[in-house]
Amino acid sequence: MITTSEEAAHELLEVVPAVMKEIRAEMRNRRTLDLTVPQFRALAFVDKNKDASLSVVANHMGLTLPTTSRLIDLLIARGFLTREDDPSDRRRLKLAVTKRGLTILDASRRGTLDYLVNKLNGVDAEDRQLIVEGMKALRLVFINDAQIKAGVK
Amino acid sequence: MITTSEEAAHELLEVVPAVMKEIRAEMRNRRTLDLTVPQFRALAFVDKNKDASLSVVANHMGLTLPTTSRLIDLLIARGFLTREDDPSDRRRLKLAVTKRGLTILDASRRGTLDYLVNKLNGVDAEDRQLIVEGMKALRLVFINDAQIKAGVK
DNA sequence: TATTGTTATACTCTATAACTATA
DNA sequence: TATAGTTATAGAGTATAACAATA
Repeated sequence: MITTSEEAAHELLEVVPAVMKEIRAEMRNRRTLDLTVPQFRALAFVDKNKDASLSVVANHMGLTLPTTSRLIDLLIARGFLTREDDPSDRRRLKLAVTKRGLTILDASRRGTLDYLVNKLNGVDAEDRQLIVEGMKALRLVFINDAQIKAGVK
Repeated sequence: MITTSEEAAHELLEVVPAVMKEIRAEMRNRRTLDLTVPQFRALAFVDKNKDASLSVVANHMGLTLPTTSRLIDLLIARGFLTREDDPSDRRRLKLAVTKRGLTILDASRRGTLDYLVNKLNGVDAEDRQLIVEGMKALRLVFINDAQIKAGVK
């Protein structure tokens, strides 16, 4: 069986937004501890990249600097991140996740994962396997690529 | 090899948002003809479901009625949809895609597909196959399910 | 001059609450 | 009373343009 790029593109365009919609809704619905998807991604990124600058976060997330600045403002206002000056280059700042930020990041991650795990439990082991393999293949296109671009730039 | 739901959930939570980000950015960047992702989805849905009511669209998209009402307002203001009264129940309305709406829907779909096709051309046929199979497995969880829920309700 | 970041402004997405009209 | 839809209001995500501070 030959799978064309055209067919794969159609599948992506139909399925990915539907899955995303559920992830987003799930995060939004856990009201008190909620993080939006962009907030979650930013927090997770800073957690893995201690002392990241704003530009680095913006670049990773594919957002402009003003958008990222606002996003980070909110996370700081809620006490999930701290912002410090970078002494080596005073134009820059250094972001870090607070203890409270880490707590909510873990809770959010765990809540969303539990939701997905629950849905996936209703699936054949075989289909689950296909999902994981599909995601790994997508990584090569959409995640490694983004990192390479970021690095090159 | 055993794939746990936990592993599959992790993959989804990491990969799906990254792919979605690119689809979203791609649609946003084709400025003049642009449709946002929700606009695109709504237009595509009405295209396939002629005379859909607002509630049906809202239900399909997992949005509230006010949100959907606004979304549809914009599409009507831009001349992509029409809204008519439903004579059989005057609380209801009937939505339809205009010629202009169909044109932009096709252009948007084609533009985004071309972008994805281009990215996917850089992938092994084997990985492409895995992507398609993964998407088909996801459909069972995230798309059929939504339709069943919609139908039952 | 170029880079890092912020502020101002504007539009879309999204929700809840309060409302109107119809069934 | 219940359902379909709109309007009012508010907060988040996103962009571009204009700006300040530093390199």
